[in-house]
Amino acid sequence: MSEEKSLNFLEEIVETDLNAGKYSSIITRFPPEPNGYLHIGHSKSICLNFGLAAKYGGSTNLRFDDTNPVTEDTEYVESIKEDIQWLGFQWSNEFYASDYFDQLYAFALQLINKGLAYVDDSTSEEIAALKGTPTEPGKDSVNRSRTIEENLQLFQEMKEGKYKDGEKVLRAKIDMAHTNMLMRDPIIYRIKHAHHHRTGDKWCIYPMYDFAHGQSDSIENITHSICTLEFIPHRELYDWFISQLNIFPSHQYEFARLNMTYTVMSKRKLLQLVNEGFVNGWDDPRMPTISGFRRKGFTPASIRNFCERIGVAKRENLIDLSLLEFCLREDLNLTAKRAMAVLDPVKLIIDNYEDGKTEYLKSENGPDDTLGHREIPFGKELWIEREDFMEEPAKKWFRLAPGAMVRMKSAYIVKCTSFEKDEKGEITAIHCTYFPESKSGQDTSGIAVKGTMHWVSVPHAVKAEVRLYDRLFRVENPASEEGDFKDYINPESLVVIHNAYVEPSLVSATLQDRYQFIRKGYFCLDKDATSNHLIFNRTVTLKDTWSKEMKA
RNA sequence: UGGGUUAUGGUGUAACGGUAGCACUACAGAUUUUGAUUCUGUCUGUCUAGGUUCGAAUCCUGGUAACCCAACCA
Repeated sequence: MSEEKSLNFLEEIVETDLNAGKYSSIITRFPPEPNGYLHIGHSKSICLNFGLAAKYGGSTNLRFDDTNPVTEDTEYVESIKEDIQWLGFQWSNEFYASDYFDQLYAFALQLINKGLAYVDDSTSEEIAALKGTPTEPGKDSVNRSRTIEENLQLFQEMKEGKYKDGEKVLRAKIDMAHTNMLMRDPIIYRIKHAHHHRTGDKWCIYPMYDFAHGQSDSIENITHSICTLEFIPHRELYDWFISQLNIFPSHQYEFARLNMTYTVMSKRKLLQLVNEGFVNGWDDPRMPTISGFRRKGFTPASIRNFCERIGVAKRENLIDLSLLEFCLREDLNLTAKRAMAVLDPVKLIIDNYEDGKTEYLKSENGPDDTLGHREIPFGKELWIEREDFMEEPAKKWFRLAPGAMVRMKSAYIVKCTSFEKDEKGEITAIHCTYFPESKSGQDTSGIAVKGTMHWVSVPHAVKAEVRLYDRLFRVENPASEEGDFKDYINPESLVVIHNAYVEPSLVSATLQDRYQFIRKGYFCLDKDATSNHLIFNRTVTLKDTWSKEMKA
């Protein structure tokens, strides 16, 4: 009984090609422009490109699409490489479109010699004016009929730096009346007297995306060049260059990009969030960047699994954030170490427990035995969560209330006897008695309680800062709302708690550790933490059916 | 008054002319020393109107809706 998992449309294309003997093996590529940080949408593309090659025994190149020197920088190159590796992928080759500038220049010469490219002196406004509109054809530029010799001469001069930015461009000679706007004599080279992060000042003319991408794919023998839907109109041009140049026929296939609820994905919008101070940098844990998710405590496996589950197709989509959170919790539940931390402390005093006594109690580190156990100190005074006590309990309340009994996790059952309030009506202490025979693991008390609570021993507690992150936006699709998307930012996307108490074992937490603070969620150490100032980020909350019930 | 792409439960994604399935979400129940986890169950779907066919989500025709295309960005 072999249950065939159905293939996605890209896998079908690859299998068809392989079965037909079109290729002996496949090569894909991930082609970011090094002008920004990678986000969760890129991870879909990364998983697709690397995943496809891995599944069919092929290879994947990392190629930086660095054809626009004014927006690109090595800082981005480094962060992109780090993010891909963190996700768990390794490229076969690290290439740059700029590696091919000489070859691309030679391709341009070939086109000119074939009478298929010309130098245009028109301004960008003039070019736009003659371009026509989607419903009206364009008109030929007066420079369209220049001779091959003249074009060769002029293009040479462009390369030599004889002209200023914008003075001249090289255009492909195709069809100014084409229904595809991109085929109306697209610009293929422009003049930019700018320093390139890799080629320095060698060039002052740079190829446009359309003249670089397909040919770069071809140079690398990329068999399947996959990209997002908005490039569909470019495919015709992509194929035209490959055909005219008679080079290796790479093929472009398009899929729908990832969109996710409660966030934005466009580079422009993310840049605004950073530049206008709505978040603290590209790796702010509220950002949908890979570095943001990393800092927030996400695991690479959870993101890969998410990309696997969302599938791939050609229709627009808006993926529910809860699926990502599900994948995260699924992973963290099995791997995160359990610990106890009290975020909003109030003191619990066990009146019949011996003064000054400390007992070390055994507590499990994980959902099963694989993560082992640890010993945690217990005593007369404990910090507990303020929200775990109700003076007048709600119905179906299984936590602490006057006269109520609960189990302190891994310790004893206690019964609330009284509580103290200050003049403002705030609870300042809760008094209990404990049942010595109810000790965890050796309970002979016969008492059954519904609630179990986490706690931290007062004299052993370690103070910590805890950063509670929530979704960045209040609405599912901020990009589609009226007005400025920034008006929909969730004002409580970050709540900082300065005086939380955590169990002493947490002083040795490292940046790699993942914790479940029992009953509170998953947390990790933040990179801002120091040895005497612990800072934990909330990665994600636990599922919480109780608070839902309370609201209802 | 152009061209291109896409329409399947709330959200994603399968079914390739032959029983509309899976996951997430939501809801209900069981178990639980985390109101977590785990387990069980429930709700909800083929854009629309015709046509072809024994049989249509799938093929055909006409509508409708959404998205993309007029950067010397990628």
